[in-house]
Amino acid sequence: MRKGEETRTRILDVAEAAVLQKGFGGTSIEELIAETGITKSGFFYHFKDKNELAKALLNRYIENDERIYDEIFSRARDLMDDPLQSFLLGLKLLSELLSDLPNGHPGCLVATVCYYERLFDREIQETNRNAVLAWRRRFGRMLREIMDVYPPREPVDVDQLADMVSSVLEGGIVLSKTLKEPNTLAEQVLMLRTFVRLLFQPAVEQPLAVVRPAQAFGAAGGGQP
Amino acid sequence: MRKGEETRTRILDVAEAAVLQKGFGGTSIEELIAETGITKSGFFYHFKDKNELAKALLNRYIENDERIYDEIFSRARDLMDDPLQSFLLGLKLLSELLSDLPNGHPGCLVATVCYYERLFDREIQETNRNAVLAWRRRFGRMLREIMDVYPPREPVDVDQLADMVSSVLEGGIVLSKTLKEPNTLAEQVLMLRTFVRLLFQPAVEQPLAVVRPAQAFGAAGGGQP
DNA sequence: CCCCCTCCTGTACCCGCGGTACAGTTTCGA
DNA sequence: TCGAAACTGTACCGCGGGTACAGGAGGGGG
Repeated sequence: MRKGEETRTRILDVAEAAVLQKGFGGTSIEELIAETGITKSGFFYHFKDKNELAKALLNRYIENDERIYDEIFSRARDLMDDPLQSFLLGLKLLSELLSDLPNGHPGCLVATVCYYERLFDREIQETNRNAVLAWRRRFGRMLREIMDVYPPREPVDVDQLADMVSSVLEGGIVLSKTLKEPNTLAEQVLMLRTFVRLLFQPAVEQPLAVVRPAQAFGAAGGGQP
Repeated sequence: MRKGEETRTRILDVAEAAVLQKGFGGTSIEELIAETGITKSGFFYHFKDKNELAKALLNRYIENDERIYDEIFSRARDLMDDPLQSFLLGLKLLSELLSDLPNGHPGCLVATVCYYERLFDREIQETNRNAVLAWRRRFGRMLREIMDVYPPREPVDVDQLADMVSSVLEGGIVLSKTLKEPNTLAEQVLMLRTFVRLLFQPAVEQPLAVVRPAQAFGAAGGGQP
């Protein structure tokens, strides 16, 4: 039971690395079993076909992805009470995490699936779609909290702004990989951070450190419930 | 001579559509010859192997891509003299072009190659890299012109900002395809446009249409509002 | 008019890979 | 010690990428 899970994980590890470098169509089962040190029969014991492997691979990737965002943004939330500052810190932490990856970001499975769509069944395409929608909800939730406090300088649709986070991440990965410049991705996240700051930070030159105490003071003096 | 070019083009057309939907590894030569109505030998007369097909496909795609950007931004340049307004108009035109695509953007070959890298030779990877660098130079050139006139509200690296355009496009394509929401890509371009406007437009609340006459009036009359 | 070059078609073949089928073996916990 | 889980081994199928030629249509130039 435990042993089976371990082998399965090892196959998924090898497969994930291969698929991110060569796509699903470019990754052969034979090379996976060679690298895992398993036999073909052993492989098909765990996954009945390539589609099932893709399914497991994608689900695991998405779960892990969600876990990472949960960690980063909840840590940012702990450190900063203000929703805007917390989000900005989260983006900072994310960019640091990305620039710490030794060989750059290995690639996003969601994008890989997206560029291979026609050869997967509807279930995988739905899973992929839901992953992107989950990103939209996640970042949208945080952005709505921000907008409750800070009116944006320009009118923006919150879902579109949330999608911008995903766009910059996906696009940044493509750029980083293509250019072979691992840092480009982290820089793009920081550029997005600049956008968010610009969009929500009050028009005064100095950041919140100056503005907020005034607001808080005013509220306290004015008599809140 | 003419006939050969025509067949070659037909193969490339079929191949491009297939590759954008299924990746290189997922596209078989057999399906290409079936759809073009050519024989296997005929195919290999034009392209000695799949790598050569990819090379031709990528080069053609990049050329076409460059042509489109040339057209859009030179038209925007003709209509607007101010570099910022011209760039903003260019992004508007681009987003309109993208939202007019009947079935949404079919996908970017640069991204496809990026997610298939390991199975191509160094030449293709270099071609791909150069395409992204060309985008950086193109948008960088326009952004530099803007920065000569308008100081950005936040300090930004011009190359990173130029890359942001590519990021949002590449990421927007992935989102649009995955979500099966053709409009998402166009919206992302407009969101980027908001960022650029916010970053460079003078701190006054009203946009140029209102601000400019007032400035002109003030300069002529010698008095301040 | 014929020759040659371009642009193919047809045939035959090799091998790697996805996938199936199924029999047999190890390992390990209940 | 029994049985299920987790494999191995072997044999086989058909498709797809790719090679190797041989040959044919069609047109333009000498």
